[in-house]
Amino acid sequence: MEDVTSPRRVPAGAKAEQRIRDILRVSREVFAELGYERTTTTEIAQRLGISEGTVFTYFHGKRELCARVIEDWYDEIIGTVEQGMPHGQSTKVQLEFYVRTHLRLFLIQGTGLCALVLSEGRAKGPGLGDVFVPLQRRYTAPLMDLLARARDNGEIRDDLPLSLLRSAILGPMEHILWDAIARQRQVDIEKTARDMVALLWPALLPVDVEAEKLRAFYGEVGAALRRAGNG
Amino acid sequence: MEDVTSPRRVPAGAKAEQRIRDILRVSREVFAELGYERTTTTEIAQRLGISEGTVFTYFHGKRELCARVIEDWYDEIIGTVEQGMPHGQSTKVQLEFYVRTHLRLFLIQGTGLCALVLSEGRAKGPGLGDVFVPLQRRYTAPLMDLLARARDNGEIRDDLPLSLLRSAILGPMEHILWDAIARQRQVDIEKTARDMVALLWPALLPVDVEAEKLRAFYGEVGAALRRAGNG
Amino acid sequence: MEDVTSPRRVPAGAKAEQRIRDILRVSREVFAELGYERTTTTEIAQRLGISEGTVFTYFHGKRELCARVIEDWYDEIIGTVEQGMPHGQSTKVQLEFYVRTHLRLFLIQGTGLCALVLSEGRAKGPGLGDVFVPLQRRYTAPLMDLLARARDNGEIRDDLPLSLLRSAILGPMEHILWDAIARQRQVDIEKTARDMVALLWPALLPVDVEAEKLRAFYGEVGAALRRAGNG
Amino acid sequence: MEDVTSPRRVPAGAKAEQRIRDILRVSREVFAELGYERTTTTEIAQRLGISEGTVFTYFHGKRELCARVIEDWYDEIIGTVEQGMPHGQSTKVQLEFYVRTHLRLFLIQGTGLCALVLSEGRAKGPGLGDVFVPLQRRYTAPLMDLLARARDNGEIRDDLPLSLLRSAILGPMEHILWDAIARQRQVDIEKTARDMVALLWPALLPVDVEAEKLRAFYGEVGAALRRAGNG
DNA sequence: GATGAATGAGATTTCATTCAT
DNA sequence: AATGAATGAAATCTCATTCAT
Repeated sequence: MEDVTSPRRVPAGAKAEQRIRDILRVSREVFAELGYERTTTTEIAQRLGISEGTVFTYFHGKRELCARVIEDWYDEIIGTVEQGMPHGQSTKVQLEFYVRTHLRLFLIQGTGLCALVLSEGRAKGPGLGDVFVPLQRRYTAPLMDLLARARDNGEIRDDLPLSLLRSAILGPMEHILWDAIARQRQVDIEKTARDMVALLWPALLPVDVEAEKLRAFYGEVGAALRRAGNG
Repeated sequence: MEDVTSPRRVPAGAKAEQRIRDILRVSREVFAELGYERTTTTEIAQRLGISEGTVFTYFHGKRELCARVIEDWYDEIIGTVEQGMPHGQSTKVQLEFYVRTHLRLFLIQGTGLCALVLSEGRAKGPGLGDVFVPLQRRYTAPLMDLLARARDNGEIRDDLPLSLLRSAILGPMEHILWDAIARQRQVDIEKTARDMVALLWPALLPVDVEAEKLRAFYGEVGAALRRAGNG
Repeated sequence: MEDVTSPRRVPAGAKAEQRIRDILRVSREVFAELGYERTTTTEIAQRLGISEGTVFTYFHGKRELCARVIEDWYDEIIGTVEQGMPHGQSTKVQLEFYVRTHLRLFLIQGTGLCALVLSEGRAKGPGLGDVFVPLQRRYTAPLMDLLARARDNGEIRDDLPLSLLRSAILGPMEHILWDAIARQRQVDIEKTARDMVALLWPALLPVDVEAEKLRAFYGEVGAALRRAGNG
Repeated sequence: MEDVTSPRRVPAGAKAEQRIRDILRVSREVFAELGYERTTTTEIAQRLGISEGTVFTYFHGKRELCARVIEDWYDEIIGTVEQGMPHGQSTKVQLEFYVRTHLRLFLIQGTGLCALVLSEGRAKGPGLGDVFVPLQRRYTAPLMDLLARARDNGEIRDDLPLSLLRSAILGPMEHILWDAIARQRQVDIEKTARDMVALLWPALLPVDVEAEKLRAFYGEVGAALRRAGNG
């Protein structure tokens, strides 16, 4: 969509790299706080104590800067998950690790950046959308791998598409975080991670068809009786 | 301190109401597509084939217009759910109705408006935030009621906070929709709703502790054997 | 400057005249309160309980309306002064009448309209300026006549231009009123009129040259002695 | 509630100060010519040959700019008067200096700015009003001091409030200037200043009661005889 | 390489005026 | 004759981006 090759020469060298890191760090803060449109290059430069022009010496513009901020953030998450994942342990433990790690990473600047991705990713026109799709894929890859292996092993159900299972794990996480931010409440990450896996684990297990039918029958009967009792 | 002059009155009457509906319809489209900041009153007016001034004849400003768009959207969802909910039937059927209805309503312009709510609700400053909190509450009320009744009846588990169960239902829905938009794929609403409830239902059921332990034991043993086999 | 002949047919008849009077009355209020630019046709129409369009049925536009408001106001003042002036009595009494009447008329809506005249009269371009010069002349005519007669009679000094005497009478009045408004204080019109004439009367009298010289000599001597005493 | 982002800083330095002076100089011209509302930032920028944005680089908005223009103007007047006042000389000479200086300063752009102060100072709403009151006080202070000292010395009358004397001096000046502008005539400042003091000086002197009565008696008799002669 | 003042495109908003009903 | 919705011109103000120093 956009001209990616730059007519501008970006400085190189150790000092330049430090500059870039600084700009990215502060930009992430500001974008997370204010969103894309409300963020101004002035604000970023002021927080860094540098001039506005300098930002444009290292980045082609606000959009590119924002794209880099999001890429770096994804890279961090992906790196942390890939590196720490306890591959030797049980699927449930790995899942708990995944959930806990995500909750932790998101809670710092996550919702701000998450909202950023949501609103900017959607934008029509020459936007950031193109940047996100591959990132999204890489970002969910560890979870998809984990689920795929577990399904192949028969540990979890195979009667539903994996993408649905993935949504059933990532969705609640985002929802909880969003809720926490909206209500401005603290979240006990350890407990929430444990609870969430406790909740979802039964959903992931293979369906024991006969047991399920029996259970459903009992459930229906019980409910019918109660309704009859109430009526 | 205050303005001494009265503001111009907003037209009333059948034709005016039609106008308002038109403006709201188109504004919803544009806000959903572009988000709050990128939406311009110029764009809205152009799509309607009217002049910019006319928009301001009916709404006091962009913020008010956006607030109305979101309120109306919530009202639609809430109304549809409250009206159609099959109260007489089983919890699972009611849940399926809830999920199906939401997927359907969201899919039209949902994610755009959802992202709008997410990014604008978070915004610092005198914003739309105040509009959202009560709407969010009304919006989740039917689901919370359903879950609360089911828990009191012993139909679903009571070892976890209801808010977690709620997140486990709403979260995946949003995630699925978001994914569908990002990948620009069609969603089979009926099937997805059925699948999602099939997936989540076991998660909601009361934990049959002994059975659970046994199942866990079998699971662990099986996994260990498989790992031994693979290694 | 402007096209005075109207392409629009202004309604005639008793009812129409009442309309015009109503519009002028309310417009005067609003212009006096808010000044020309801050006054809106909407506000005028709303205070009258009529539609905006109706104002334009009777007046070509805001400028014409404002010009008429000012003309009418001047006419009132001029009429009141001309009618009530006690021609038979002494110059001093006539002057007191003039001052008292002006203070009274100005205090009601005067400063507002006065500021209006000041700021709009000055405006370059096709403005109201042309309307004001003849009005200003008519407005000061009674005072100029009074002063001219008194000068011819030898009652007041003839060593200074009449225009200066006129300024010495009208100027303080406006200043007092302006001050009263700025500080939001009540003005005792009777007392202020008496005081002002008491103050200015000696200034208007013919200079008794010898007495004046003597008085100046005494004054200088006294001041010199006092300065010497203070030093 | 508040804005989270810092505003852009206003440039400082020698060149910036020159810019500010230029903008203020031209703004003073335009505000004086057109008044507050009719003045546009576009016009100011065009006369300076700079872009509109630049004006806003140095001033936060039109209101602030206008406030600065008026403050500076007052400061100039006050400074010139305070600095040049011949304190050692007689009250009459000091008064002449005061009048002459004011006429000179006002004649340049005075009436325009005066009308500006008059119409904007009156304005309801969060306006410039607050800026004016202290300025007005400082502006009249030298005159009030002069009058107070002279009254304490017995040089001028003490039977009327000082504020009335002040109005009797400032009022005519403004009136003369206003008249001069309206008729677009030149004013001989030296002569006008001398004439005005010559006119007003008798008004300020203490009333010699007996002489006054006698003079009044003669005046009345003379007038009566003349009227009789004319009739 | 850093600066930061200048720019200019564009956004929201107001309101006198018109004209079909 | 009255209405009042629609208009569109204009005004203030913001900010990403450039470029001379």
